[in-house]
Amino acid sequence: MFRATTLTDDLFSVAQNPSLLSPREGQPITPPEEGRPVPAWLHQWPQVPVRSHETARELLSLSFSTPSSIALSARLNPQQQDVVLAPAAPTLVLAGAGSGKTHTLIHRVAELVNQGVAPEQILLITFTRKAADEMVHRTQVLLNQSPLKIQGGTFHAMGLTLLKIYGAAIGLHNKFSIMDEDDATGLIHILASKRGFTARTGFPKKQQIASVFSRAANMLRPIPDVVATYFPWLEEHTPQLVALYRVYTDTKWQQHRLDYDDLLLLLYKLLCIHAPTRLRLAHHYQALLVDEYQDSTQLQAMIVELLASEHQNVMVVGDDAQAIFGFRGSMIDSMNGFLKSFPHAHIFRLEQNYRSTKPILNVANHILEDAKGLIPKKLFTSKEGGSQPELVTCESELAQSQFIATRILERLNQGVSLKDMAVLFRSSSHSFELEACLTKLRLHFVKYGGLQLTETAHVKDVLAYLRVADNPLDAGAWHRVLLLIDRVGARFAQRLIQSMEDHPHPLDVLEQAEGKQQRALSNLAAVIRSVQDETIPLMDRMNLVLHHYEPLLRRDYGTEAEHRMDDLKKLAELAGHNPSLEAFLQDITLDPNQSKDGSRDPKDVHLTLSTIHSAKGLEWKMVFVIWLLDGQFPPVRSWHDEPVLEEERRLFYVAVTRAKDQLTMLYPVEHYHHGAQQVLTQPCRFIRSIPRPTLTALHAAEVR
DNA sequence: TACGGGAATATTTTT
DNA sequence: TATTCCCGTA
Repeated sequence: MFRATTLTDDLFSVAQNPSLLSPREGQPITPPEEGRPVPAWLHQWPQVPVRSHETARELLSLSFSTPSSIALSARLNPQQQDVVLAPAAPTLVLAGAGSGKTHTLIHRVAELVNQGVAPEQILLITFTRKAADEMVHRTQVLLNQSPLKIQGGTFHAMGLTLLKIYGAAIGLHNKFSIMDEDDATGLIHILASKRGFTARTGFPKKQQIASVFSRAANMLRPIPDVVATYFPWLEEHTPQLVALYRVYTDTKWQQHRLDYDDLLLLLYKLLCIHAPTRLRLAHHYQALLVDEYQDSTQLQAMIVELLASEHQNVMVVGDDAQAIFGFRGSMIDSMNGFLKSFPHAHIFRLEQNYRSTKPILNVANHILEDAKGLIPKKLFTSKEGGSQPELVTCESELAQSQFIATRILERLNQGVSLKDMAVLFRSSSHSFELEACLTKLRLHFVKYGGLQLTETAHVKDVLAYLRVADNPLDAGAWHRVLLLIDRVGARFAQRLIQSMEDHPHPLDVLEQAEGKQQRALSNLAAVIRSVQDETIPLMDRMNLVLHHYEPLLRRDYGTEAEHRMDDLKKLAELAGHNPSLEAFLQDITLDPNQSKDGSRDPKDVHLTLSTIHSAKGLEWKMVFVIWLLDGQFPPVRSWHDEPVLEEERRLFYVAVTRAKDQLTMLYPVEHYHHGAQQVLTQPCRFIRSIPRPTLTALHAAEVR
């Protein structure tokens, strides 16, 4: 990610030395004077200042007339080589599943470096931090030099880094905290109920409001527009939603808090309204590469366009058949959108699949046959042989789990490693039963997707202590911390937070409080003060917090407490690896999955359980896809909504194309669906359209 | 004003 | 089926 790696370029020298950014290091931020002014631009969706191709000052003079040994390496097929050697101009790469996309990208980066582009002027944007780390690492290996200063990470991580450095240009404080989903919905809830917008008056619930706001930001469209198009049943509340969004925006600004969307939105606004910064950054990045472009949002696309506005050396890679994040506001048609922004873009295709055997690819191609609105393509493979994909009809969910467990044990005996197997599913809860089963058999697994460790209540509690220490204006974190105290409820907490905001030394407010809670409050203040003390090692500060929190944990969780305490110790260890409190908090909110990366060391061999969304970009020799019961996958609510159903189809396509050698699809034959009030009995409709001889049909009964 | 109990409800996927 | 929300009680 955009960790402060070895950044030598002057542009990033500030990032290396955070103390330059915060002169009052370790000191609490002084709260803003009464009514911190909210700039007018905060409420506007700016237009892109200039069409990028009109302003291109200089096209990079990369000739590639003498391709280096890297590009000529026998490990690239002709199509891949074309991509690697593509001119320094807007480029669209349509890369099918398993077509060696990553392989090609890292060769491209290596080639750019070999042709003389400074690594720190290459920006590589990927969907996850893990992917970025891996690509940077592999490029290093390829070039046989280390460490490389390539800028790589997710859009959000990039937003954070750039806003820390350049945010001042638009009046952003250089110290701010990042809100996760829960913080955001929590704040919305508070603001809404203050105004009397409660669920009882028919007002939407906080999560739905949050998704309206998020869509508006990501699509760069006004609230009324978004409500009318995507939430028509909320139209009667449009004026309130508009007002609420305004307050929400103002409050975040005043509390120095940014939600996930702000990391992108504020960067976008910065690039639009502050020309010197835009020019500086656009000039700095000589080459932009964006992976998984099919899932980018309008907002992200605009950022790319602005960052590429000087050199035009931008390459985006993606597969429209794998666009699965429409629910998050990603563009319906990102790949064609790119061609609209860059009409003269070069287009390349990678259609040879190196991952899957013919029978598996066959199934995948069948799934896409009836797909609507995709750029036509035909994947092919030379990987002959391989066993036929199976469709297993299971008598029950238990039978499904047992079948998988038995199969896994079988393969283990045949010498297949656990790390080469994965079980994929539509929604996180689909794996609960299987998890229980695997635990009984002592089969080690790690689950990706769904609720993360960092999203559990006890971890969030502990993080809240750290967050108030880091940013005493973080009202959300204060709220959480204060409510843990006996005899402190929403009202009292609110009053305390208010007076802290108005006080130059917020912690003094807690110490001066009177009443039955006096002792607890001053204890809290003492803990927070220690956590702010930069001279104490982070690990010790963590333990201080845990010590303070432990009694509360026991109070709230009873017998569960021991188990949860173990989680917290893991968290403390994780924190210990970080250079500063601020860095730790940023990392953990931006990448909640890293708590699992500890178990990613090579010695730890485990089976992977994952939602399909989280499995994007990955591959395994053996893949099981479970709960392929029509109504579960695709879910009932998608049945009568074509665009949504099409996204489900692509999701299934993603699942199937994760498999290298063996694909096993399973479904329990009967299941009562509460929402639809009917018994589901049919396999996933996308399977039903596959011709019979393509699959082997099996039956699984329960074993007692 | 805090807090627990009970009713209502919608139920995914992630940075 | 778990979460969220409302309301009555202390």
